[in-house]
Amino acid sequence: MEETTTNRKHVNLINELIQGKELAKQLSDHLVSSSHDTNEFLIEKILSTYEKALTMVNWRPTNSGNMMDSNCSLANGSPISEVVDHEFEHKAVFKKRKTMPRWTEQVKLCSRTGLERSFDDGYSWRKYGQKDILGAKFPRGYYRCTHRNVQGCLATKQVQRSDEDPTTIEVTYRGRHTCKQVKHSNKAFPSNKRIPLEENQFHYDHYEKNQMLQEKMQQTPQGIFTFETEHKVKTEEFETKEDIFPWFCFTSPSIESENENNIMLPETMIENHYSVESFSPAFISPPTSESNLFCLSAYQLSNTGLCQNVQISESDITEIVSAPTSVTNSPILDLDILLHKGDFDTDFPFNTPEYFSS
DNA sequence: AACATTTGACCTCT
DNA sequence: AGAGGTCAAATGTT
Repeated sequence: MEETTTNRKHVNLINELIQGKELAKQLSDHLVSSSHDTNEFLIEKILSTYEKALTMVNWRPTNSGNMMDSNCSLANGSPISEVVDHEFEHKAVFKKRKTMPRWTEQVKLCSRTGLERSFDDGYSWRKYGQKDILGAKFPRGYYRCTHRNVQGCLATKQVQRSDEDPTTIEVTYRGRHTCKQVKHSNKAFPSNKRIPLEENQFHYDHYEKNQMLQEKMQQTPQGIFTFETEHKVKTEEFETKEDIFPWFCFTSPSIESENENNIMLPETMIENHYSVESFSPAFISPPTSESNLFCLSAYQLSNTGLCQNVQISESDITEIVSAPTSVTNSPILDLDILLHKGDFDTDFPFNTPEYFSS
């Protein structure tokens, strides 16, 4: 038993080190030809990989990220007990999170037409806590990546409704996703076309998303109501706005096959594993859309003050809400609920399952 | 049964 | 000491 666990840890360690080596090689290649963002992202991944590997051998990281630490347990080679390990890991979580990239998005839930919705960032989140915040009317919800246990993804987000404007929610993200968000596609779109992940994450996501979009477009009748969303972002510890606002592009089925390689996307989106999945079906162009290629960044969107009006049918919304495609817990609000629910009793009422069951 | 949410307790930071 | 953040047992949902 004990030996099996040790072997597994050993294999994990080797995997982490191999991944680190691979990433370093990629970075080396990119240093010649690619952008600053690409390099930065690769460096981040490499550091993360080595950090994990070092954690596996009971190395103690530092706040500053320096490679040596006065508490380094490897120096004397003495074994650390499980209890200490656990305690150390627990403390490390706090320290590590503190140094993670953090940024805040303010999501305006326009209600002119009676429909509000949260924006779906495309990731699967699990709520792990809720807390009343001093001076805030609404409690703050704490979410972590669903794949944290399986893939060790440390991405978290906090969701809080604005005091001044209850139709605005503030979403604070911490840490980037290191997980492979295959869950969406596996459940919704069993695919026999698999592109290796990691460096091809975007292509993979994009492919899967387009499959979904195509299906949606084929199923969706003409629009019945409209809705709007508006994103604003307060960057706190982030490099560039483009990092925060990934682009999103949708192609219509009619041109998809021909123009598959013609999709406009900035590198930052690809490298940060952002994808069209990062955006909700709210932005799906209807089949009647005049343009066959919808390509716009949320950054541009917020900068220009443009509020997207997208026509989409109520039945489609219901479908989206109940379909396994919304594996993500990120909420999409039912129209009826919005029309009749006047008050918000939690930080994020649409997160609760009862809003989805009808 | 497996997975998600709720919520009180606990931990860390300031 | 108090606020914010996280854990984990209990509970709910699918």
